[in-house]
Amino acid sequence: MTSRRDLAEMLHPLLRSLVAAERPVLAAHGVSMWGYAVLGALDDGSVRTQAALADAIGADKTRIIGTLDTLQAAGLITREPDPRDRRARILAITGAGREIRRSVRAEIQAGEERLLAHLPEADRRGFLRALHALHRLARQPG
Amino acid sequence: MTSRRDLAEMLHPLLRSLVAAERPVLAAHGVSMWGYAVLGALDDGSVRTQAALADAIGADKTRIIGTLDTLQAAGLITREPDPRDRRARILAITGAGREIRRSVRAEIQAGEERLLAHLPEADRRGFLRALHALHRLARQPG
DNA sequence: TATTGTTATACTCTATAACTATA
DNA sequence: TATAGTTATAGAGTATAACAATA
Repeated sequence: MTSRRDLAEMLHPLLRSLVAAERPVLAAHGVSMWGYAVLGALDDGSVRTQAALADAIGADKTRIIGTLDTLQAAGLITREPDPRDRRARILAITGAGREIRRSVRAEIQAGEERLLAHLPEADRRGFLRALHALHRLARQPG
Repeated sequence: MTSRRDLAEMLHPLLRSLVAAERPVLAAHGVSMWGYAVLGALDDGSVRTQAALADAIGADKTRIIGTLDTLQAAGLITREPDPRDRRARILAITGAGREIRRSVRAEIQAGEERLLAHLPEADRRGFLRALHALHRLARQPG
């Protein structure tokens, strides 16, 4: 019988504080939270269509449209019709988009490292390993 | 230069999946998520007034009122005027409230343990230790 | 004048359904 | 008929401001 706090009870304020720390960084580079998520998925990944992108970042397909409009207008992504299926649109990150993504990411992770520096090295490593594993598990159905 | 994912990027879907797992448990016992948080704070803690309660669970004072109404109507908490300061109301959990809180908590943590069982023992322990520490840090101003 | 609890209002986010153009 | 993207609408959740009672 454990007498610890519930995981969600601890994760919720932690996530809130991380998001609050990200906000000024994102604002300084002129991208929204979802915009940053989109740039990350396009920079890292094999995602090419909007439906696949929405699924990759855990968003509804209807919700990312405004974000894509903004990113495209700012020249951070391209969105071209797929010649092989003219219903679909092929997304790609531009050089400028990649640049912004890398700057934002570096600043965000630098802030995270300052937070993680409070932990003993062993716990810090275990935490990151466990988090990667749980993240993979949580994204599976079931 | 780390090449890991952002913390928030991993924490967000994990929290979502934990919350989704809690939902049917809470529904089966007839309490809302915020109701469960309130019962937890009152059962554990030294919180007595509504303002202190709101602060303890990270909610706005205007947001918990409907929750308190529901809990009181269900006989899970009491809410009496403070004779020493008639503006304030003294909150307390009832026996029935404590009973429900313990059942829900046991079920939620049992589900969490099933998830954590996927991790190597050392990472699991480091994860929980780190999470407790980060939770405390995140609740501090700064 | 400040504070506790309350109510009312507005704003943001998200989910759902319906539409278009292609297939 | 089914699918990719889009638009419109409604709902939930949240924040802000204003209020009554008490200090």
